[in-house]
Amino acid sequence: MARIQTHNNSSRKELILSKAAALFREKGFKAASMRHLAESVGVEAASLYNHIKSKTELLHELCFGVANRFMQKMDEVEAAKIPDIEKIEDLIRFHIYQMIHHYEEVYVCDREWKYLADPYLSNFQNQRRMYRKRFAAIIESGIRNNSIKPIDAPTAVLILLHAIGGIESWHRSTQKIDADALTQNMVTILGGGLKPAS
Amino acid sequence: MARIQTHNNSSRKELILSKAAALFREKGFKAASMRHLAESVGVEAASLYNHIKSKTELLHELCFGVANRFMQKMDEVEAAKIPDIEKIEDLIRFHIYQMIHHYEEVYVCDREWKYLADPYLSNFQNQRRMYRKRFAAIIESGIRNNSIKPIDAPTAVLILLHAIGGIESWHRSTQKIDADALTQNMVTILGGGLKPAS
DNA sequence: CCTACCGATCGGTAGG
DNA sequence: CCTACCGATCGGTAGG
Repeated sequence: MARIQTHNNSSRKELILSKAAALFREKGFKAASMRHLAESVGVEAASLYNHIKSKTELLHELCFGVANRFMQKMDEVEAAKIPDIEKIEDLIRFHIYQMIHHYEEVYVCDREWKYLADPYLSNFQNQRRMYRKRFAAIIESGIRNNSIKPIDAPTAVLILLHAIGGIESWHRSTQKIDADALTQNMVTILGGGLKPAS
Repeated sequence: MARIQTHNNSSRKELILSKAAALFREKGFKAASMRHLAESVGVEAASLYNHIKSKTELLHELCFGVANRFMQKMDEVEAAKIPDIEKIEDLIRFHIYQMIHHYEEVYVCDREWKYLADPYLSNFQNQRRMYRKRFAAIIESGIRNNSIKPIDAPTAVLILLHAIGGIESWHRSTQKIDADALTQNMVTILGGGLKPAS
């Protein structure tokens, strides 16, 4: 019954999670095998199951870890007493920051969530739908008070979120401009497309 | 040696390709099995191999079919005698059109190309890199003659291409605005972000 | 933490 | 076009 431990359980699990994020991002969830994961952690495949319940559990934890962070940020932004256009820029900057500094998990959450099993899958899809609705509501509010161009808000949300997801290509690029310049460029391009011509 | 044929070979192969596109899009390349594909075509798995060489061959043909269409369009746009900003809007409209009318293949080409085997993989990556360079060159030309905001052109390309990829979410959405309205909204938002404030 | 191993499923082939 | 089947690999468990 006793476990041999070189580190405490939680750091071991965190190591597994971070290696899983990198592996799922690189190979895709289905193509990434538990044997590959074990190798990158430095143990045999069977040993992983002393720390985790299943391969899908790793995906749950990665996806909901990321989703929860975005939901929390949305709560803060909604409560803030700032103009709508600033709320949107704030969200854009947050997305970019997350994409740059938590690249692997955010990418996995973005592209591999469809492999979640079903109580989690529906839950995740609902959260995602809610997030987009709340984002669109901010844009619509901005349209009503003439600080944003009259456009279809749900379409604008799709564009914004996917455009930011494009940082993925930047992240792996060899000749990349620095993160601050990237952020500024994106806010200019995306924000500039929303403000009415002055 | 004789083959039993209810239709001619090429239509049979096209059927397989189109079913494969739908399946790879829905499940992902690795998670989609040849047995699933066979079922959706209406034959046994082994029978598929009278028409195709391998699972990866299907991916090659889908990816390069799409890539070639985009390359051809780029040739035309480059040769056209129209202002840079119109070239960009033309490309944006083409991307949107392709995404709407050839959704499954374009999506697979976009998201599943990493499972290509290696002579094809490198080839594909090169084509993709070239395409983006040529797109960025048009933007840079527009910046030089002051018809486009001074931004980082490669970043702008990333944003544009990924933003359009976001139509994926629109495509599966239940309450979607119509295709023309979507296109107009996207051109407004994306184009508006590029033009200098007047 | 490891060795040994299970049943399921995979892409693909042989042969007709 | 099908039946039958192959070797490889998968996620996961038993038992220590």
